[in-house]
Amino acid sequence: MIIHGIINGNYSGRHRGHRVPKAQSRKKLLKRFCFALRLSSYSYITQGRKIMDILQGLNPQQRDAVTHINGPILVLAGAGSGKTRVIIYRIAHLLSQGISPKHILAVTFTNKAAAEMKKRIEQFNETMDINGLWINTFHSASLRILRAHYPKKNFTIYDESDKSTVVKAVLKETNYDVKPNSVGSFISQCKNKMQTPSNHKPINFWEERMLNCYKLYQEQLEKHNGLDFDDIIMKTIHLFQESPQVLSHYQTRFNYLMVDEYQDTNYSQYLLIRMLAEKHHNICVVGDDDQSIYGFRGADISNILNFEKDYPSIKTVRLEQNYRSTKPILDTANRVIEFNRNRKGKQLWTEKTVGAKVEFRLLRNEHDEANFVVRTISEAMSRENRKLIDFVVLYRVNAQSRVLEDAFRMANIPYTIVGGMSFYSRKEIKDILSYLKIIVNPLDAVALKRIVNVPSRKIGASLVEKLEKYATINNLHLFEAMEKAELIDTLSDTQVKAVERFIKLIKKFMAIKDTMSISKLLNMLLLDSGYLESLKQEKTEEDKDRIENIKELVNVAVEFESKEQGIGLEDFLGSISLVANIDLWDDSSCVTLMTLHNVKGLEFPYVFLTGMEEGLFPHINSLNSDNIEEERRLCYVGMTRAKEKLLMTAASSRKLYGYGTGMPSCFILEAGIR
DNA sequence: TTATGATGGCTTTTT
DNA sequence: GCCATCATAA
Ligand SMILES: Nc1ncnc2c1ncn2[C@@H]1O[C@H](COP(=O)(O)OP(=O)(O)OP(=O)(O)O)[C@@H](O)[C@H]1O
Repeated sequence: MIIHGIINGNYSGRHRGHRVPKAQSRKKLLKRFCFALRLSSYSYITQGRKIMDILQGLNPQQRDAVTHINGPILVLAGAGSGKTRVIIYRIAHLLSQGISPKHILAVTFTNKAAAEMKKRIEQFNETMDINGLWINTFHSASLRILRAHYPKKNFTIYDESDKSTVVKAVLKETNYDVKPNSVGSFISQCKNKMQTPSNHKPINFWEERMLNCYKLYQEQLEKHNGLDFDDIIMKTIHLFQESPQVLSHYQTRFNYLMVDEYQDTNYSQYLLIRMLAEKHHNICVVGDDDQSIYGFRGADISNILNFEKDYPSIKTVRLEQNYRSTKPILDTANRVIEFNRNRKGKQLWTEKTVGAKVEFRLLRNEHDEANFVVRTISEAMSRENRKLIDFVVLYRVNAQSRVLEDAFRMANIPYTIVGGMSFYSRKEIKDILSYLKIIVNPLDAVALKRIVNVPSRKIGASLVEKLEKYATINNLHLFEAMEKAELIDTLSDTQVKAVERFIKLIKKFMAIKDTMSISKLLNMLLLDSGYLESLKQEKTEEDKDRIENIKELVNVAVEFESKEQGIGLEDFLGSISLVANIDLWDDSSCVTLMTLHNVKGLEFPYVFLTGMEEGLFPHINSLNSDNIEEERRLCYVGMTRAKEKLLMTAASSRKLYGYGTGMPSCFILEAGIR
C-alpha cells in the first residue's frame, strides 16, 4: 500500500501514531534530521567577493543596518520587509570586514532557521572561514555553553513528557488535585522569569501550592541531574552570575550579537542577551511587535518595545518596503492588525500593486472545507501551473489537521504535516534514547524507570517500588540501590539476579561508551539489551515499523558522526532533544499543512487560512482571557506569509470539542472582505 | 503482566 | 467528539 501523505515522519494521532513513513520517505526524514542536527560550527572556505556585492540586494535602510557595525541597533519592521535578510547580510558583511567568525553569535528562533542562515552565508562565496561562527537558537547556544562549563556535565535533558512524568509523581506525593499541565506551565513561567522556588513569594493559596510543586519538582530534577528546556536558559544565566570569568569569556568572545524574531523572546532570554552585550553593546536585534505570538510561553513584547531603554545610544531602523506579498494581501493584513491598540504602528508598501484578490469561503462543515481546499489546489495546479510546494494550509489547532489530512489522502495529493507525533517522540525511539541517557547519566531516574523492564526482565512495578523504598531510606539514588540489590532483604534471589543482570548490562556500556562510535554502541545496545529481539518476536506490522524506526535512529547516529568529528554521546542526545517539529520539515513535492505558530518566518505563494471561525480563531480561551490581540497578531502572521494568493475558509458547523460556533471570525469582518 | 473500560482533558509549544 | 492515560480486573 502506498500512502501518499505521511512523508515527513509526522504522524497524526489518527492511527494511534502507528503509521510510519515508507522507505523512500524515511530517507528524506533521515536527511532532514541530520540537517537539523548540524548545529555547531564547522569550517568552510569560499571564493572572494567584494563588499559592494554584499550590499547589493539591499535597500538603503537595510544597508544602513548592515553597515552599522558598532553599537546597539534595533530593526523594527513589518512582515516581509527583509529583517532576516538584514541579519544574514550583516554577518556576511562583518566577516568581509575581517571580523573573526569566532566573535559572532546570531540567535534564531528555530534550528531550521539557523541552518538556513548558515547556508545562505556560505553562499556569499567569500574567501572566508566561518569556523567558530555561532548561529543557534537560544536553547542550543545555551546548551553548548552548559556542556562546556556546567559542574555536572553529564546532565540529561528532560523533554515535555519527562517533565510531565515528574510533575505527576509530585502531584501524587502531595495529593494535590490539579492538572499536571497547569503545574508544568506554572513552573515554566517561573523559570522564564528567573524565579526559583526560594525567590518567588506566593500571593495566594493556589500559588503556594503551585510553588510547593515547583520546589519538589526541582528537587527531583536536581537529584536526577536533569535539565528541562527552561532550565537550559535559566542555568546558563545562573552559571554566568556565579562564574564571572565564564561570563567574561563569552562577553569577550561574542563581540557581535544578533537576534532574529526578537519580539518572541522571554525575560530569561532577554537577560541572557543583556549580560552578553553588557561590555560592548554591539547588539543588533530585529523583530516585529505585530508578530509576537508566543506570549503563552512567556514571550514579552516589551522586550522589543523597550529595547532602547537599555541602550540609550541605540540606532533604530525602520524597513517599510514589503518584498513578499501583493498589495491586496498586504492591505488585508494591515487592515486587521490596525485593530490592535498595543502596538507601534508602521508603514508598509509593496511594488506588487496588482494581484489576486483575497478571498473568503464559508463552507457547510469541516469536511466540505477540507474538500474545498483540496479541490482548489488541484485546480490551481492544472490551471495556473502551480506546484505542490507552492501551497501551505494553515490552521489554529493541530486537531484540525485530521480532516484535512483525510481529504488529501482521498484525493491522492502528497502532503506533509508539521507537528503532531514526531519521530523522536515515538515510543521505541524514546526507549532507546532512555538507554543512552542512563549510560550517560545513571541518576536519570525517569529514563531508568522507563526502560528498566523494557523488554521485560522481571523487574516489574512492585520490584521497582521496593528498590525505591530502599533508596529513599538509605538516601541513595535508584541506580545505586539497584547496584546494592543483594543487600536488600525484601528481595528474593531471582529478583536480585534480575536487577544485577540489568546493572551489569548498563555498566558494560558505561565503560565502553567513549571507546567506540555512537552508531556502533547503539547497535551493540540493541542486541545486548534484547530490545531488537523482543520486537522481532512479535510479528505485527507495528513492530516491523518500530524496527525500521530504530534502524533509522542508527542511521541518524551514523550521519551525525560523519558531520561532527569526535562527538560525544552527550552531544548527540542533547542535539536530538532540541530538534523541533519544524526543523524536520521538508516540502519537496508536497503540500504543507501546519499550525499558524509553526509558519512564522516562512513564505508561500499560495496560503490557505482555514477554520476562520469565532471561538476557534480567535480561540475561545483568548476571548475569555482578554488576549485577542495576540490572536490578531497570529492572524497577521498567517496572512503575511502569502506571496500571491490568500484564501480563507470557515465551516458553519464543526465537530471539534467545543469550538463549533459556526460564526465567521471577527478577523474576516476586520479584513473587510465581502 | 497484560487487556480492558472508565476517566478526564482538550490552544498554540519551545525546545 | 476523540484520544491518551490510568486504574482495575482477569
Ligand atoms: N532588498 C531586498 N530586495 C529584494 N528582495 C528582498 C529584499 N529584502 C528582502 N527580500 C525578500 O523578501 C522576503 C522577506 O524577507 P525576510 O524573510 O528577510 O523578511 P522578514 O522581515 O524577516 O519577514 P517576516 O518578519 O515576515 O518573517 C524574502 O523572500 C526576501 O528574499
